[in-house]
Amino acid sequence: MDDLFPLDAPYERVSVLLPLPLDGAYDYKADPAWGLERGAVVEVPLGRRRLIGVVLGPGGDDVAEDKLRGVIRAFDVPPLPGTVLDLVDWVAGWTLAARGSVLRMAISSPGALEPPPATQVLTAVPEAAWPPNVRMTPARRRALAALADGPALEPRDLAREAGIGPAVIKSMLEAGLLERHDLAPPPPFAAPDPDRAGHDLTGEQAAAAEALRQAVADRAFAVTALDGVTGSGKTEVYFEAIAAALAAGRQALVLLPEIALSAQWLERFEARFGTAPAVWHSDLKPGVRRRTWRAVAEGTARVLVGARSALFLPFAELGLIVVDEEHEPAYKQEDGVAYQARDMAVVRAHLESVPVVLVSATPSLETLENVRSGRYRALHLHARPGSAVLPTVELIDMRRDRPERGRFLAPGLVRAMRQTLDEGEQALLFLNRRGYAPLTLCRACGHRLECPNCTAWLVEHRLLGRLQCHHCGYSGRMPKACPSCEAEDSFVASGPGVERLAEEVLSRFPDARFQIASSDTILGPDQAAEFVRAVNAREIDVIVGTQIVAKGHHFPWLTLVGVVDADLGLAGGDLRAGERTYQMLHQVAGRAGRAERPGRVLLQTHVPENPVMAALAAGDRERFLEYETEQRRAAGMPPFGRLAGLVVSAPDAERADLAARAIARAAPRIDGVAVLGPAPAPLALLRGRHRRRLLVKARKDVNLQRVLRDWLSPIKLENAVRLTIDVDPYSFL
DNA sequence: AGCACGCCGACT
DNA sequence: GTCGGCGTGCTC
Repeated sequence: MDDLFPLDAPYERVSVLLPLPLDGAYDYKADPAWGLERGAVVEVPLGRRRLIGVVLGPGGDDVAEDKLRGVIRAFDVPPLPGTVLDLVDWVAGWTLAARGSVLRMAISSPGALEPPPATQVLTAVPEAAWPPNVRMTPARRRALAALADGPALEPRDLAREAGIGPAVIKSMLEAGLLERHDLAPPPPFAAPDPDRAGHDLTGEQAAAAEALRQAVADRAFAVTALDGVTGSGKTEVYFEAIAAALAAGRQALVLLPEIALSAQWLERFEARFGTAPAVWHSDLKPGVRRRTWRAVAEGTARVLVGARSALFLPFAELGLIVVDEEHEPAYKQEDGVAYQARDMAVVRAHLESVPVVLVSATPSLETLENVRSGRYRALHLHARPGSAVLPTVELIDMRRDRPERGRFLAPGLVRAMRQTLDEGEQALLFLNRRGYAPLTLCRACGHRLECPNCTAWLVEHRLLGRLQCHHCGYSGRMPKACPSCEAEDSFVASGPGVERLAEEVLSRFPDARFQIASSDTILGPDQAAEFVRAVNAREIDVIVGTQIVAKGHHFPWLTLVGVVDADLGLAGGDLRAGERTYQMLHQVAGRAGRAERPGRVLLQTHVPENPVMAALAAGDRERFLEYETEQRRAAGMPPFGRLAGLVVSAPDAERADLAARAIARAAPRIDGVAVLGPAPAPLALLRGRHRRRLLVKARKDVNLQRVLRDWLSPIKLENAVRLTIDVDPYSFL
């Protein structure tokens, strides 16, 4: 089975990094004639498997020659740029992940490396060119007719259209009646045209665009925070930076937090540049993925917009990186290699010596702190004259203005909805909770329906008729009787989800047309586009939505936003809860209103005195930021201190406890480093594994990665016990 | 990450 | 007496 390199041939040793959770590279033999250089993508044997790996350079001499196996083949793709390999090293060093795990993200496009399969098509040979004495049959005639006035066809399509079998096609090829041709590869990505007229820019926008164009022209690393409220023209401004990169013959990368819902962004891009950009996200079809990967590597895709994984693509001549909505928590990858794509975009820009632009209407505290300290430059855009006016924000104190029992909309919000609907306008109820109710319990005995694999309630999804765990994907039927006391029909829902809220809307406003918008009802880009169309065509009066509606779209007829539980984001295991709540509510508020009809936002809260709520109500961003900054500084939290989360997990609680305590005992006693825990993780049981958590808090000047490496690498863990490290965690789950 | 090797329970 | 469970360790 070993189609190995011939043992007696002259060979060179190459060091190959494999996409496995290994830090080191393995050596292989290779034919010197292949000229394998650093970055070359190769296929190698490992055990009885074949893997794709990347050549790091010449091999060492520490592996015995008789252990060496041969490189199977080199892929016909440009070698990965040195900057990508450097990025892999950097990310591995920062996140404490194995280099191979990080490499996986750079070549994680199964099949992306294969040459495009040559599709063959068939054409009819003109009658004049037929060989003498051909036999004509009805089936053959039909095949020729099918090809007579249409395009060339693939064999499969010809068979279907002519109603013939493969045998007929084969015989016609042999008889010289049909010809095979290689289909030209699908058209390359069209080049976006930087010279088309852009939007008219205001003076302020033009100045910002000029500053970005200059940064692109400088061809040097620089970070710019582009900060401006919704409707201030941020996108148009950074489009000019992209245009400058294109004009300079370089590529541009734009990161978006959720590429699937960015139809509007793509339309704007196409309007400016005359063609769509290349797109990259995790569920691209394999063919598109392969084409895109190659086009990026060969430099034929000039602008690529993608989700965070696009950060590791092998751009041939990158000239600019844009991170749109830089504050979005979606940039933080939590599972696998835990990295912050926004921060790693800055690293990549540094490695590439290109500018990077961080764009947001509500910049993260990290970015603002970097601006304050002078590490990043800031460009501010104010609202454009004549653009949508920011909505007014009012708080509804749920302690005074209470909904009736079993209802969730306060009288004040209901009145506002009635008024809005009477005027023929639209209302959005925002509730970041999928399903019918977050908790279902038995009226008879108080038993709560809980996930068998996680410390989490099961959420009833009435539309699907199922119970679901939002953490592990467990799904089951609603039981007939209580699993604990066997009482029948005893379940009651506790608390609202969007489905239950929709029920309340239906009973209060029977004539209103409503739509639930959550990841359960909007399954992909097509449905998202249809949803946006229906809203703008005013086929929907009330939207009941989760955070899926919070971003990207502006609805001109939507003039009322009700935030059903504004406190939701403030609770729970989120270090940046206040910041996130502020950003999300600000963003939801931005969905509403238009020039002549400003929107109105009502926030239902139990803590109107909370500074986040007060700042929102006052429309006072500075006040919120000041408060949040002071909190973080006082607590030594990021960006004023450094954090790492450690999660120890095992199949049973005892082993998890034991290992977590052993790790805590070995903790370093260093000035400026504090180790908290172990404690059961908020999700103490997740996907059937018991979890314990430690939190490492360090002063900003501490080399946290080194501390962690020195501490953790000597610790030998039982095989069943796993330790995951999250440097700069965003959540405590 | 796979995949094999290896050492203890229920089957032909 | 074998088939097979998944704990442990290696893969150039």
